[in-house]
Amino acid sequence: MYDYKNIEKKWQKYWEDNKTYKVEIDKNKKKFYSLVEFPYPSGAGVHVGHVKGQTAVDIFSRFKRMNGYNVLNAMGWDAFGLPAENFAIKNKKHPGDFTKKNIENFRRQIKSFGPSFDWDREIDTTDPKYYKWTQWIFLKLFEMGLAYEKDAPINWCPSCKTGLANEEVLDGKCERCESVVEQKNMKQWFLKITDYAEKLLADLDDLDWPEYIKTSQKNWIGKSEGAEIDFEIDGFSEKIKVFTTRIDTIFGCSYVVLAPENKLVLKLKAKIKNWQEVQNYINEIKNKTDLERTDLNKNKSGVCLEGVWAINPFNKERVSIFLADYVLASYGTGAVMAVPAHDERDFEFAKKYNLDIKRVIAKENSSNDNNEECYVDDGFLINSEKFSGLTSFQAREKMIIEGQKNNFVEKKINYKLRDWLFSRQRYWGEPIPIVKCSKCGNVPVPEEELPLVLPEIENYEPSGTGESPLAKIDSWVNVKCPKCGQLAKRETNTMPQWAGSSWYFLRYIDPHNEKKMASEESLKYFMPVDIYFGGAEHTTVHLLYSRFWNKALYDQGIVPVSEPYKRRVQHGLILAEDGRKMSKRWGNVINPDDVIESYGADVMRVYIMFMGPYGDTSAWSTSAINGINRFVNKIWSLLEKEVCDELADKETLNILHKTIKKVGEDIENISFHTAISQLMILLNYLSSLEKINKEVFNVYLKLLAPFTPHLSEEMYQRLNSDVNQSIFDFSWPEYDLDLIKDEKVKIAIQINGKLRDSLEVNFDSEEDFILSLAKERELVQKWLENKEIVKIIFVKNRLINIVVK
RNA sequence: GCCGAUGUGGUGAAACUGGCAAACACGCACGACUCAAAAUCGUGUGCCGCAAGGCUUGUGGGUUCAAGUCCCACCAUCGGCACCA
Repeated sequence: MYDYKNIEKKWQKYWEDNKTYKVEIDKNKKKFYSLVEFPYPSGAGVHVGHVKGQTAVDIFSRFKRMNGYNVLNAMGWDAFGLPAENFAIKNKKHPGDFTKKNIENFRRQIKSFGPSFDWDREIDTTDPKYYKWTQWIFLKLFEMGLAYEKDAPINWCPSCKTGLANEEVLDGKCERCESVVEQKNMKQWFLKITDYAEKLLADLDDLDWPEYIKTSQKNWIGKSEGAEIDFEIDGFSEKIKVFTTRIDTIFGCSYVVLAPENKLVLKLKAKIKNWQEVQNYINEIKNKTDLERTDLNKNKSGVCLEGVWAINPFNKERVSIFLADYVLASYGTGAVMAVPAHDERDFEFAKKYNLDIKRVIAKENSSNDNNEECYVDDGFLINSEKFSGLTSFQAREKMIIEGQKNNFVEKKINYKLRDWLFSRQRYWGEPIPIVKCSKCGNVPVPEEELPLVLPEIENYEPSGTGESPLAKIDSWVNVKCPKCGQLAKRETNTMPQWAGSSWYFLRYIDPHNEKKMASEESLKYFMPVDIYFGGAEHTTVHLLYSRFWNKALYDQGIVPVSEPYKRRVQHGLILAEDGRKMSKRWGNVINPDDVIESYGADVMRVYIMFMGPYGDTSAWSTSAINGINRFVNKIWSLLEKEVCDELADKETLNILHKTIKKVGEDIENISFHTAISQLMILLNYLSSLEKINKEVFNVYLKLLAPFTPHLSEEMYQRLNSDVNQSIFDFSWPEYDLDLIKDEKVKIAIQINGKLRDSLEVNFDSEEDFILSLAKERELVQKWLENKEIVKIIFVKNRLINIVVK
């Protein structure tokens, strides 16, 4: 039996002592940067999902390394975050202590399954040496005008008396106390990711990422091209600017809608006859939670501003103005033109309030269109004066040109993407390095004063005013303005958890540099990340934020590439044996420690990779892991065989070289489960042999090595007593295409496309020869009796199909 | 509602460019070893049929000598977004 307990420990110690996986810049070698998302070190310890990603990155890295690349592969901790803070509040302890303990546990667990990380490059986002540079990047963004402050509503829990991050709000309720979350206006920091919307969108095209991630990001950015149209207001100098992508429908506009928050309404107050009603409506909406507003999908509400009218600039028609909650203040201009006949929402609203429904787009190119339904697609214009008869596409172009000429239309692109809310009213995060001076405004903390260290504090409980707990430390808050020297106050909000993870891949490259975020030389050598493994939950947020930071730094000439991640691979979830998500609540969590205890790290690694396609969700199976245990022990038992130096026979070489080819290609394509099945096929073959050629044996161990590093090292040492190097110092075996060619092939004989018989012939045998052999077969003759051969289809080395009548 | 993904044995799944569907495993059955069990090893295992043979990749159609693979329509499941004008 394979003694995994001792052998795995032995090799882990060997790797650590010999710094086997240490990597330095080596310009004689091609670099390869593989990355896996670094974990948040929770109290629960490493999850099998972490094992999946980390094993994958390890297999890939070891494979690349054996192929001669200088591989950078490191691990770290995304350690700021709420669980640590909540723990601190509850236990009156510093969140850092809790975090430190968790990190130690994570490190121990990860090391116990033997990944090839260069541990000298380990990073921790809560370490001031690390977050010094998170703050430094923030200041760069501030300098670039990409970090700014503005009043914005935040999620406010009235019972916990604190602001909440979006991630802490579940179904409109506070995650901790379940009270309904309110919106509260506060001055907040934002990062202007919208400035990069176009680049973030356009550059997706060149990335080797799964199409579904690209689509998701595209949808998230949500580009839409259209126009802004000015509607004059009868009797006022103010105009209503609306945004639309369907200017072609403008002759069907029967009213204009403002978001209830739109300030314009105050200016119209004097002429609004039903002001009381309007005001009530505004208040009603203000008191609605986000939950209620978005949940009211089916029941749109609104109020008409009686006594005022907007004027459609195309036909000078007077239309009513409404306030309605189905228009979002935060998108476009906060106002829309309503075309009930050609927009579902307007249609619904118009029916409810009995408003005009004018049809201006017809499906077919004919003037009559009696359709009573709402028609939202493009078509041909009708009832649109001189534009009638045009297609929607043509009309949009012409109308925009005409509108531009007359100064009431502007071309406009809008994005769904919003600026990134960057401040949190929390303790356990990077302090935002800004001093607020009544004279100078927001002043950056001078670079030489970084890191601005998170101060020690007595009580982590939020203050209740919506401010961060840092606001309570007068000695920290009160400082002199770095610019004018007068008394000023520090910004007391901290950064969100996303900050540290938005650039950690840059720090791995040069983690101990005290003068720079990373040296130019090292960035130039190692960037970009060649392959990035991770989970599907980061499809939009983390991947988008970190692309944005990288692009901003690229524009400053700090990083050498505009896109950080060349290739992205995401893994599917591992469910519990019962098919549900693993959760403490169900008591169905698989702890990697237990798996390693009963089977060893190599079995766990291979099992997790063999569960199914890497990107698919699959359920844990105790009996299936037993099968892998058998596999690993069967490999071990090869050592009992006689090893010889006699030349291996053709059959052996054939299957061996097929395996070299397939395993290499499968790893490259992230098809680990089929690579493993090929390794099983070769094992079954080797096990059936009387004796094994030593070279063949060695090649097999190398092919196994990325998957079962401990086992392969041990067996390699035992087999080659003269070698005292790691198997990973040797190169990946090469295959010979000539040896892969089969000498004999099985040819299927089909009659009318149905399999009737088969033949074994020499490779590359010709059609005539095979046909004559086939005709002699009894099984074939039976089907050819009294039939006329119409056609012969021959595919070399595969099949012959005889078509008869 | 929109977008995306996926549908193949009892289960996880495989199948290169259209070319012998079910590789490799799990499970199950039988056998060997054992007083017995576990472990291990061996044999078998898509479905119907005694057999010849027939049927089979979510459903229905189509293209083709040949379709899991291509085209059209539909159904189901999962995931994401969700009043973005």
